[in-house]
Amino acid sequence: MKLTTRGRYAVTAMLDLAINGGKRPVSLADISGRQEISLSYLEQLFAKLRREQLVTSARGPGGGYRLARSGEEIFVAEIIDAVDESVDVTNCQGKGNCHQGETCLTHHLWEDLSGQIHDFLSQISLCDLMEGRGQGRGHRGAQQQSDGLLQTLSLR
Amino acid sequence: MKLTTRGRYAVTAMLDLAINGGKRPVSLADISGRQEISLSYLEQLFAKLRREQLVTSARGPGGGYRLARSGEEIFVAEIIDAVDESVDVTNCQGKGNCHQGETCLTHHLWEDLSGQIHDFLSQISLCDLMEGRGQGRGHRGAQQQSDGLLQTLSLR
DNA sequence: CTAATTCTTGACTAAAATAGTCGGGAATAA
DNA sequence: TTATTCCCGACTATTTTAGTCAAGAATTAG
Repeated sequence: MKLTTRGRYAVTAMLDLAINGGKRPVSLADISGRQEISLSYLEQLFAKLRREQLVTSARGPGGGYRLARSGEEIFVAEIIDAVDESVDVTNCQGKGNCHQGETCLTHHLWEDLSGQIHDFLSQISLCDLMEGRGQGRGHRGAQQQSDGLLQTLSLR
Repeated sequence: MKLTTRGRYAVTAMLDLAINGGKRPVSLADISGRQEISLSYLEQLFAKLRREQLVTSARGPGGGYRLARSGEEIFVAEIIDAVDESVDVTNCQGKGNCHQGETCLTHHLWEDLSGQIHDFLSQISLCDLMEGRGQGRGHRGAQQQSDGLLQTLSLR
């Protein structure tokens, strides 16, 4: 799992689609204008989103993109996976070239964490994000989990 | 919040430190050997980790780095924040140049999600990662949260 | 004291990823 | 039939990542 500006652009664009997509499809030009992302860059991103069947397209005047499913059924992890093809994390995959075991161990631990982040983002749908709008930080699940151990830290 | 290979290197190195750091400090040369990260790159990362007081250093023969606190008290989010200075996400910070409101809205939604990921990683300590070792994916909190809505998706 | 070790710092470089550009299409609705 | 919109590939600039190099300071072991 990686989390870069590219993934942010994709999620932002999909959010825009979820918010502004009613009956009519939404053109990339519109999204480009609202979100200040270059049109050609959006084209690249949406090519991938379409390949992964997260959006459907319609050409011609009045055309554009639609969410392929409802906002409840599209999860952040899917969007990021679609545009951010994952590199493999381990540099010793089955080749047995890390004799001491330590390398494998920490790699595995990282993979584990990475999987957890993925699971986490697999639970947050576009609708979840939109519903939480305004009061910030509000989801079933994510909410009660965050409310636990945080008083000692005061990060951010 | 960003999540790149650089952050992964930092977490990996800190994990190595947590695992291999007993009484004596651990030298970067050791970590470099075990984790296959270049020594000079580690030096850059640890300069930042030290500035953020996540590790302490000792020079001279037998010197190296130690965790500044116990593994229970060092959280993944801190490590990533330390090495990955966060860029600001919004392109209209108070400048009022997004008249339509849409831009602000989706930016805000992304910020919200980003905050949630941050909160999530603020709950996972180095020790948590080490304890979960072997059986994969095992944490209080993260566990029961993942067990909820996932049957419909089957990602990964 | 001396020498080897290790961190510390800064400047520099190579490679990769990111973000964006350009130009030419194909489909389609008005 | 024309304007609109997606579609696609090649290309480029910028930024980030990862790594190199060199000089130096602190400290421990001998």
